[in-house]
Amino acid sequence: MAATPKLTKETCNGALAAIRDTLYVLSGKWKILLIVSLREGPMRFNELQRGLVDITPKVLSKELREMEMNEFVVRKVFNTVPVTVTYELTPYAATVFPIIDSLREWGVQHRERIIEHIKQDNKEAVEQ
Amino acid sequence: MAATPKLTKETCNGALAAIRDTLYVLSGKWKILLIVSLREGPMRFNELQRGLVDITPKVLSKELREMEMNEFVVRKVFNTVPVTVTYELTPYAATVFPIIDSLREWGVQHRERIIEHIKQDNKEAVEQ
DNA sequence: CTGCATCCTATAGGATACTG
DNA sequence: CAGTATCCTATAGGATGCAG
Repeated sequence: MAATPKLTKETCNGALAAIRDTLYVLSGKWKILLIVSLREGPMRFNELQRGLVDITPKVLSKELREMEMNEFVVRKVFNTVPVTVTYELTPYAATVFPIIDSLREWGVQHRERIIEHIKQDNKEAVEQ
Repeated sequence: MAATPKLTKETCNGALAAIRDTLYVLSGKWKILLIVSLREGPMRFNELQRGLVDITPKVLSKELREMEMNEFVVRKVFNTVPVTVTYELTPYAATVFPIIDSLREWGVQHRERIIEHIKQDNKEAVEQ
């Protein structure tokens, strides 16, 4: 076994499997966005729904349940009247922050790049 | 504007938008996995298909076309008989490597964590 | 070998209405 | 307020066969 791992078929397959796992856990249209929202602090059901404009209660509750199972969020019930429920991130959820940050960072750069392209296209169109 | 940006509603929405952009570009079951495969070097259509066991030619060609449009891959045709086609990553594709690496890294850790949990469960079961 | 055309279906996820 | 229950549909993506 070499000290610097070569990119063999083995390691590539291992990488593929690991990435598949991650994508599976973060699957769905909303989980990552929910984590971003909850980074601001614990939130209630309706707050989350308002934050992610288009999500319906059914989908929201499904996503939250899955995230609970993956130990990404904890659901806390308070005996107020009416009952209050909050969702908050677990420490384990924090382990995906690097992923989320890299996604956000790339998205920002990408948008800038697109805008540059459009400017460039317009300039060329004028020059013709 | 503060030097250290507070996590206001503005910045949160901006983050959400950027992340949505990224997820959109990388959408689909296969794009990220294709990039991982192509990191080993240029590959031909059938090589890619064999590497990602379950992908069908229709889906593969669709994904590759989308990735071409996003400047992630270049398609090169060689006038052999029969014709040879290779796909290779562009420099721009390299800009998503940090994302992919964070996905892989997390997947590896996650798998280890799951295994630890299972061991722990077995131990507790025996102790009872 | 490198795909495209056609058909098909499973499922994610949306709309709407309703309950403790 | 915090969800469930029903219903519905768009679309991603799989199966198969064929073509240049």
